Amino acid sequence: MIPKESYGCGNINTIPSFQIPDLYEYFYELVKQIPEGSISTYKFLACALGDCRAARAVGQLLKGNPRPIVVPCHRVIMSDGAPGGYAGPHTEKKIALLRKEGVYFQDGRVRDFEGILFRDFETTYPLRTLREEQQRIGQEIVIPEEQHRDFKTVLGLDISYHDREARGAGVLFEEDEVIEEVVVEGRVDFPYISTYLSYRELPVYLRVLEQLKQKGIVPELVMTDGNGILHPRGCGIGAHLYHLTGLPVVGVAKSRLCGTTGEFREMLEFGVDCTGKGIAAEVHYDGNLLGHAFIYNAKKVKNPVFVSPGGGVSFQDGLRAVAGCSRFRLPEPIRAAHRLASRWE
DNA sequence: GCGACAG
DNA sequence: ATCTTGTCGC
Repeated sequence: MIPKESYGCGNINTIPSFQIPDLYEYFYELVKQIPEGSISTYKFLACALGDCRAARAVGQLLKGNPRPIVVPCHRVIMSDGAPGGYAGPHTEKKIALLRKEGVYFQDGRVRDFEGILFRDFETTYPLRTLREEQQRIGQEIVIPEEQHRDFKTVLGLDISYHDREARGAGVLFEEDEVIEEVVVEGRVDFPYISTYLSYRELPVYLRVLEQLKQKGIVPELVMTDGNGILHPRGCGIGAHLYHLTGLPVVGVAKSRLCGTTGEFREMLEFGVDCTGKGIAAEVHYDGNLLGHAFIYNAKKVKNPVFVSPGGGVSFQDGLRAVAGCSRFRLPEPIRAAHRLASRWE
């Protein structure tokens, strides 16, 4: 792993986890291994990627197959033998293609399912490798005790997409003023897979930070659109970013990835001095406090955001920073980054 | 009926 | 995230 002091200085391809081959292409090569006359399932492909729970992501990847037939996505069916979808409503087309290959359906299920099921994928299980890396990083992160720290400059990060084309944005706030904006564009080589978000978006974020560094700017606090340590392996995108850069990071997610939320209380009762700014509830996972569900204005807003430190900042200081720069449901730096990233031309 | 998983 | 009509609620 690159040293913390040199964030953004090196080629991201020198980071071990980013040497993983283009996962889109890797996946399509897996699909090409299914021989004519055989079928496989979304779940077996997910297992071949290295995470059996990523079956949904497999469905999304097949949906985006750029080379139908060449990449025989029609040979991928559901675990119960049902055909599953094909190019939208064209399940009939899928059935016809399979019939031509000698695969037949009976009562809506593939006949001799077990007999023609292909499961011997040649694979290195890339997601397993990444999961192990996340586990390692998550274990290393220690969240400091409250320091009553105020952050003069806060950087909001976000990305928008057109398929694999990404537009990443960083907006730096000082007090309530925008003092710097950075945009980077590029192509991502990792799909969205829940719990692996950082492998898709971190390369873009690192380029934003590098741009800022070249301008002599180092933010005091970074806010990511996604969790900090509130993650099954303690390694959400904010935590991973902290690990790579050493910058204080607080993660803000719009929906719950994991954990259970307790009772909402006035923030003052948490010892977080944000009277009138909102309410919060602890989020626990595996018996550990990993973050807070936070509602900025309970009168107006119903859904909480999920705030968790990535590292370099305490739970309370991170929460207070988010509350302090919130005017609507999401903190202003993230809203601004979201708007900037969405401005394609 | 289970599980329901950031962007 | 992105694609998007009609619907719900302050």
